[in-house]
Amino acid sequence: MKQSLFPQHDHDHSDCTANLMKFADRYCLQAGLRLTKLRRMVLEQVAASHKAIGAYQILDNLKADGHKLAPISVYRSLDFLQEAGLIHRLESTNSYFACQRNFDEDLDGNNKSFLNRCSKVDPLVFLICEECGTIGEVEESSLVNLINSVASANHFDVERSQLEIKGTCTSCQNSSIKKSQSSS
Amino acid sequence: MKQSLFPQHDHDHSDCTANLMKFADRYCLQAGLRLTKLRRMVLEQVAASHKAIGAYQILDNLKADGHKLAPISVYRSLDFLQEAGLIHRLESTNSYFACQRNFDEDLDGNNKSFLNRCSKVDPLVFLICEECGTIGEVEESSLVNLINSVASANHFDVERSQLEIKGTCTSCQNSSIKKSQSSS
DNA sequence: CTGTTATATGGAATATTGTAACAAAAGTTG
DNA sequence: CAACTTTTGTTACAATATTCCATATAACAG
Repeated sequence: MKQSLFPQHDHDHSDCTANLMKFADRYCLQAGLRLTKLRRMVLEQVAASHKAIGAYQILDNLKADGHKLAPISVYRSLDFLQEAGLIHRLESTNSYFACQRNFDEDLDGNNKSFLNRCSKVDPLVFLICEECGTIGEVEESSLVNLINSVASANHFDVERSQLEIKGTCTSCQNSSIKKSQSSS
Repeated sequence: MKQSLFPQHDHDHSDCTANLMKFADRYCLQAGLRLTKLRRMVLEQVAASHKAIGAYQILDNLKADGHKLAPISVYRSLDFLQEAGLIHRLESTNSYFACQRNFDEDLDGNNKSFLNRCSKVDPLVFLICEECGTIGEVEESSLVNLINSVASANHFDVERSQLEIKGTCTSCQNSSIKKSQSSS
C-alpha cells in the first residue's frame, strides 16, 4: 500500500506543477500521445493547484490570457487528459484535478508499469476537503480485493471504480478549531 | 457483511415499489418527516425501477400525468428524499435511484437502527451496469475500516463517502455473449 | 513534395442540469 | 383565530455540457 500525503496548504507548489508538466511531456512522448499546445495549456490550468477546477473556470482563465476559446475545446482537452490518466474528474462537483501520483521512478526506470499508469482496473480513491477544496489522491491496493469480492458475489464485471471520500483536511481542522476558539 | 443481490432483469418489480412506498410511509411517520404528496410522487418515480432517473425525466413524467411542476420543486423533493436516506444520487450521471436496502426487520422490530439507516458514516457502494443502467446497492462493512485507515493516515476527518463501481451486470453479460455469437 | 487520410481545433447554437429570489399556500402551535 | 414555520409555486436565470459543421494541422504513402 503506497500512500500519498494529503497536500499541505503551505507546501511549495511550484515544484508540483513543474514536475507534473515535465512528466506529462515525457509520458505523452513515450506513449505516442499528442500533448498539443491547447491540451498542455489546459493541463497547466488543472495542475496549478491541488484544488479541483471546473471546465468554465479553465475557460475563463485561458480567455483572460488572451486565448480565444470555446467550451467544447476545453472539454475535448479534458477528455484527452483524463483518458491519458493525467487528470481525474471529481464526479460530485463536475471538476478536475491533476493526478497526484508520483511516477518519477517509472519514468527513470522506464519499467513496464510506465505505460499502464492509472489503469482502468485500479480503483481511484480521493480525499476531498470540503473546507478548502484540496484533493488528495490515495493508492489503496486493498480496495481492489474488496471490489473484486463484491463484484464476484454479484457476478458483476467491473470496468472501473471511484471512491470519493469527503471531509476536512488537517489544516482546515486546525483553522476551524482556531476559529471556534476565537469566536467563543 | 450483508449484501443485496443485484436486481435481475426479470424480477417482479411491483413488489419492490410497493414495499418501498410502504416503508417510506412508515419510516417518515415514525421519524417525524413529512412525506408530502409531491415528495411521495417524486419517490414513486424514482422507485419505479432499479435504474437511475434524472431530475428532468421525473419532471417530464409528472407533467405527463397532468401535474404542473417546475424543476426546482423536483430538486427540492429529491433533496428531502436523499436527506431522509430514501434515495441516493449517482454523482457520475446526475441521477437518482431508490435506496435498495431492505429494512423490513427494522420496521417490524422497531429497533434502534431504524432511525439511523443509511447513516452518513456508512460508506455507500453502488454497482452500476453501464449496459442497462440498473443500480445495485451493496453493504460492505469492511469498507469502513479501509476508509478509516486511509483517513487517519492522512489526518483526514471523514464526513461521508461513496464508491461507484461501473461495469456490466450478469444479465447484460449474457446478452452480450448472445449478441457476439449471433453476429460472428 | 503532393495528395490523401486521420486527427485536432474553431465557431455558433443549443441541450441539459441546477439555483436564486420572492410570493403564495399549507401545516403547526399557542 | 393569529403568529409562525415549512412547503410549494412562479419566474427568471446560472452553470455545465454537447451537436454539428467547417477549418486547420499532423501523419503518411507514393
